[in-house]
Amino acid sequence: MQDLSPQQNVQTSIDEAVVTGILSARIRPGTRLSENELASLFGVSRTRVREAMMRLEQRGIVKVSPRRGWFVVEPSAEEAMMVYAARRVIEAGLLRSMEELTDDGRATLHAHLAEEKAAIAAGDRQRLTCLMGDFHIRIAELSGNTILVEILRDLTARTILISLLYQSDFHAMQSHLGHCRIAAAMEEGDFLKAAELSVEHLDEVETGLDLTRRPDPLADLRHSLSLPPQTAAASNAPRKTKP
Amino acid sequence: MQDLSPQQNVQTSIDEAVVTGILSARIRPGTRLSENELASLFGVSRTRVREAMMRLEQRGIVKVSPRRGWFVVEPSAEEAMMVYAARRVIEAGLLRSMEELTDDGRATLHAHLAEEKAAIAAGDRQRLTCLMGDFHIRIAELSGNTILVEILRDLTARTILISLLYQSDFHAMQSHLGHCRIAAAMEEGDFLKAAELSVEHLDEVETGLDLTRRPDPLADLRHSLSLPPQTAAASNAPRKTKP
DNA sequence: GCGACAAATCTTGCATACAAGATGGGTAAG
DNA sequence: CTTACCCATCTTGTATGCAAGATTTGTCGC
Repeated sequence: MQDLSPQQNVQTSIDEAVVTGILSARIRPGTRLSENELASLFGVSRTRVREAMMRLEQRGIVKVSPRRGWFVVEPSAEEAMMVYAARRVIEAGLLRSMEELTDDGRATLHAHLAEEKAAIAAGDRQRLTCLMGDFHIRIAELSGNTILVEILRDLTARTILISLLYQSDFHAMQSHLGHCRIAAAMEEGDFLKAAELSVEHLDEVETGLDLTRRPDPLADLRHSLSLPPQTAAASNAPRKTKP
Repeated sequence: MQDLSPQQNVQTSIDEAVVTGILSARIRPGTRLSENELASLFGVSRTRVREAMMRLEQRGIVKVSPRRGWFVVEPSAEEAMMVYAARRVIEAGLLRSMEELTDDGRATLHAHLAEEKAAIAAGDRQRLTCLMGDFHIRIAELSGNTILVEILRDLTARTILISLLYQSDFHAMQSHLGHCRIAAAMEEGDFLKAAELSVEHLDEVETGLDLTRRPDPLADLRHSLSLPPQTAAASNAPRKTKP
């Protein structure tokens, strides 16, 4: 059953599987994560699944509803605003603290932007979602500060969940252009400008959300039945299910 | 602090106990945290202790050495620099993003600075350590962003561990004055200046460390036997134990 | 006295068992 | 037909048991 470096490989793989699932928008907010199912999927006992869930809960990625189950978080509008505020603070502060862009860094940014462009051309939405978040992580990686990288990775995961909940439609091109502008400022060595552009960019994304809209508890079923997405009017209408 | 149900109270109390122990410098870096001992101390089984350790590990506060035990982290010099860099980025970014100081905020800051002063006068070192870290958390709390508060709380815990490892002596008054200057700038509404002062303050603290000195693996025993603290020469001398 | 080896002991890693609680379906009463 | 209630089922919460490995101690040989 176990082949190579079994412990660590499996240990981190549950966490990673969930996180990458979220980063690529394959796992929706509110998704239920059953301990038993994950345990059999990964061929381990519930103990290790629970440990993974505990870690993910600490990272703000899943929540437990007592005796009911584990669920991927569905950030409230308030939380969503805090996540974006936190990202603005950290990303702008990070850019402002940078002093120069190495050749490697320049190459990394170029490669990433090229990937974004390719994904847009290909219309690969999952890949695009992942890349759009990754751009900001790449910048953090340039700083070499792994602590900030980890923090931003988790915030990015939450950002994607927020998008899935509140974003009416996804302006990939707009985000891509924002990234291009930030990268350009960095190449010029104008990190202050890059920081301001980053704040603008995040503002733009946040403004694109409809945070007045309540998350749709029927989204999964709606999707499964190929019904049209929830309209603003419908979301404000009284619902039978409790909020 | 929180009046939650008994279960959750016990659940979080292990985590909290460890963290507050660190924040008040009662728990030294490298302290071993035995699952069995904690389990009997808290009157629970090892399961819940393990879960707490997993959470604390995710927060960068403890580490597990496989089949050997759980230990409070002993940040390396590199990690220490990353922690300070992260704090500079976040705290400066946070202050820069602030726009006004409410009356409540002003009162909170005043009250805190008064406590610092009192602790200095009383020479209460544990309380002082806690307060010095708390100042920065108070500022984050003023922003109302609980996400950033939590991040900074954990970074502060690590900062204290770093101080215990690398700080030769503790210039409480210097830090206190730094805090006063930051608070003054905030009261003037000059958050940009406050941000710069904050960066300076953290630089000052980081400069006060001796990051070339390796952590002393015998510190605990040395302390218990009332031996004099490790000298720089001794720390560079070859040791029998592996680094 | 000193070093090497081996067993005893202590540690975590992981699985399993059982208990408590929530949910949903079925049934009976109105 | 609707509503209320109860029980079967499924979920997590927690404890416990056993195994694997690391450390330490005790012993033997030199």
